[in-house]
Amino acid sequence: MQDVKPTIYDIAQAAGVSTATVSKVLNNTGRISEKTRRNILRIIEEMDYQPSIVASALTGKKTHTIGLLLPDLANPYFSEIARNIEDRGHDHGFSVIICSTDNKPEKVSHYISILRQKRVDGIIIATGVRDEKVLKELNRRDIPFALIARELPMLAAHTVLVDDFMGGYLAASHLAEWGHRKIAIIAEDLQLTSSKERVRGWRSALEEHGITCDEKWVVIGDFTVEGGKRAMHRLLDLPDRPTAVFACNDLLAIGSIQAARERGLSVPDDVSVVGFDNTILATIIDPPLTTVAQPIREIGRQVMDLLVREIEERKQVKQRVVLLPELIIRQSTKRLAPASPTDGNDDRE
Amino acid sequence: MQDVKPTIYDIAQAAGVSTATVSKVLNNTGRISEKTRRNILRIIEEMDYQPSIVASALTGKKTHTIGLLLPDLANPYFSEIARNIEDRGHDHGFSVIICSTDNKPEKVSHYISILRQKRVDGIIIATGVRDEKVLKELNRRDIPFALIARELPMLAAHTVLVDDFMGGYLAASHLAEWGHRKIAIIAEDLQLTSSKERVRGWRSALEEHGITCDEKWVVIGDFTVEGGKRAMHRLLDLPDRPTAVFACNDLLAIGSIQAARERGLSVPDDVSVVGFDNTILATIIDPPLTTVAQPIREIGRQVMDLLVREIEERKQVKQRVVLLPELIIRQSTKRLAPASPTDGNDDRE
DNA sequence: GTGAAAGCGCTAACAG
DNA sequence: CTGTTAGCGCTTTCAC
Repeated sequence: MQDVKPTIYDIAQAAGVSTATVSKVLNNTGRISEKTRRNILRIIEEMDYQPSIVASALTGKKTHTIGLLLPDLANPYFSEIARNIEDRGHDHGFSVIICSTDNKPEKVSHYISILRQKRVDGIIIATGVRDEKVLKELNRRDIPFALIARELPMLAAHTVLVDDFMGGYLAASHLAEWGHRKIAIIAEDLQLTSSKERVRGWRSALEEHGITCDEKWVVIGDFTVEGGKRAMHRLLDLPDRPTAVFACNDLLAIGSIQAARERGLSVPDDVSVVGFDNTILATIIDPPLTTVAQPIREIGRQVMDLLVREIEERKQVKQRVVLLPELIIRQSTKRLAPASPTDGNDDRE
Repeated sequence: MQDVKPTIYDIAQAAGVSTATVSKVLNNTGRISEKTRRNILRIIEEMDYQPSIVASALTGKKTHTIGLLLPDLANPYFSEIARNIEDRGHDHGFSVIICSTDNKPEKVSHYISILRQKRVDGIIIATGVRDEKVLKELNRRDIPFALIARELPMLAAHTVLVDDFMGGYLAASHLAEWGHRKIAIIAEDLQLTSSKERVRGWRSALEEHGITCDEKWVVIGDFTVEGGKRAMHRLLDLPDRPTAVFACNDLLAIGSIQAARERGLSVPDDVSVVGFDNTILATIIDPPLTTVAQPIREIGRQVMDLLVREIEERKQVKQRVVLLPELIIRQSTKRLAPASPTDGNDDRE
C-alpha cells in the first residue's frame, strides 16, 4: 500500500516467492499450486499492482495497442468509424491510438513513424495514402496493417470497403426510377478510387435508364459542407439545371441542400438530393436525407477482426472484404411527375 | 536494409561505435563529434531505424502517450474535443489513446487500469466519474491527470471547464430579452454539476427578468436526440406551453426541434430553442441553431497544456481554468412581439 | 511446483 | 569525445 508503483519484484517478495512464479500466475502459464496462486492474487489485489505492459512488450510480447490513421476525427463519418473500431478493439484487448492526418502525406509518414516507435501491434489505415512506399515499408518491417476503403492495386493487404460502384448505382437508380433524368453528381476527389467507383456506378445507372450523362454534371466537392455548397451553386448556375443530385458524402449533401435553400429552392420539391454514408447528420438535417448507408459498425468490426487475426496468427492470407451499401430513402428525394396532368406528385406507369 | 527491426545495437555496430554513442545522438545528450553524429544519423536513415519507445520507457523515460476518457467518441461534441486534444498533444509530442466509457463506471475503471498498465504519462478525463476513488488512486500513484468539465469538490486536480452558470444565464437572458416569459429548460442530468450550473444560470436570468420559474418547466433529457424529443413532447403536452426552451446541449436541442416539427409547430415561429455546445450540428440543422458556444478548441489546448506541464515539471500547483462561453445567435430563436400592435405573432400586456 | 538467470532495447552514470 | 556497465520490469528456459 506504500509503493507508488510496485513491480513484479515487490509482489514476489511480499508473497515470498520468485518473480517467475508471479509471472506465471499473471499469465496463467506453467503449473502453480492453487494455494500460492491465491496468495499471490490476493497480494496483487491488495497492492493494486498493475503489471507493466511496457516491460512485458520488451520481452517480445504484444503492446496490445494499434494505431488508427484517419483524415479527421472531428468528421462524423470518421468518428463513428473510430468508435466502432475502438469497441471491437476493446473486445480483443487492444487499445487504439488515433492519428488525424488531414490527408497530408507528411502527417501520414510522421504518424506511422511514431506508431512504429511505439511498437504498436498493427495499424488501421482509413486515410488517403498518396505514397505507397510507407505501406511497402510496413510490409517489409512485418508490421500488420489493414485498410479501410482504399484499394492499393500493387499491394497485398487486408482491406475492408463498401461496394462504391453499387452505392453510386443505387443512388442514381433511385433517382432515375423516380423520374429524374437530369441527375448531377458531386464527387469527392477523382483521384480516389472509391470516388471514381461511385461515379462509375452513377454513370452506369444512368445509362441503364437510357440517360446520356453529360460531363458538365459531374463536379468536384471534397469532404466539407462548404465544398458541397460551392459545387451545388455551380450546378444550379447551369442553364440546364439538374433536378436531382447525388452528393458523394453526407457533408456534401448537406452543403447542397443549404445551397439550394440559399437560392430559395426547395429540397426535394425543386431538386432532390441523395447523400452517402448515413452518418448521424443524415437524420438530423431537414429534410431527412435520403442516403446510401455504409455499414459503419460492420466496417469497424471487420477491419479490427482482420487485423487482430493477422497480429495473432501471422502469415495469414490477405483478404479483401467488401460490404454492400444500402439505400435509405428519407425525404430529400422526390418522385418527379412524369408526363401526366395530375396535380401533386406523380402516378403513371 | 535486411533487418526487420534493427536495434540500437545494430546501428552501433554498423557505425563502429557503442550503443551509448548512438543513444547520445538520438537524444542530443553528451558531446559527440560532428563527424560521428553525421555518420550515425546517416546509418539510422539508411536502415530506417525506429528507436523503441518501449525500451526507452522502461529505463524511466516517458511513453509519450496519454489516455483520453470520454463518454462516446461518436458524439460530435466529444469527437471535436478529442480532435483538438489530439492536435495539441501532437504539438507536444504525445499520442492519445481514446477510451469511450459510455459513462459506465466499470468501463471507467477498466480503462484506467489498462492505461496504468500501459504506463501512459497522463490521463485526461472528460467522462463522468461516479467514484472518486479511482482518481484518488491516480493521485496516490502519482499519475498526472486533468479533468474537463468536472468539478470534484474533494479533489485537487487540474480542471478546465466552461462557465456553465454563465452559459445558462446567457441562453435564458437572450430569450427573456426577446420577450419570452415562458421559458423551459431541458437539462442533461441533475447529478452533474455542469448541468446544475446551467439550470442555476437559467433560473437566475429568469429571476432577473422578473419571471418566476415554474418547476414544471425543467425537464430532464440526457445526451441524445431521442431524449430531447421526449422531453420536448412532455413540454408541449403542458396545458400552458412554453414559448421558448433552452436545451442543455445541441443534441437535445435538435431533438426538441424535431419534436416541435412532429407536432406541426414551427421553430422559431411557434417556439424558440437554444442549444449548448455549438457543435457542427448547430450549423447543419434547419433552422440554424442559436446556441451557447463552448470554446472547444481552447478547451483541448488548455487541458493538454495543463497535463503536459504536470507531466514535465511535476509538483505543479493544481489549477482550474474556466473558459467563458459565448452566445451565438442564429435562427432558432425569435423575438416575441412585445405589446405593440405589429403584424406578426402575439401581443398582450 | 518453484526458482535462478539471461535477455528484451535502451539510458545513464562513470571511466577513460 | 566515446565506451563499459549496470539496470529498467518482465518472460522464459532450464534446473531442482
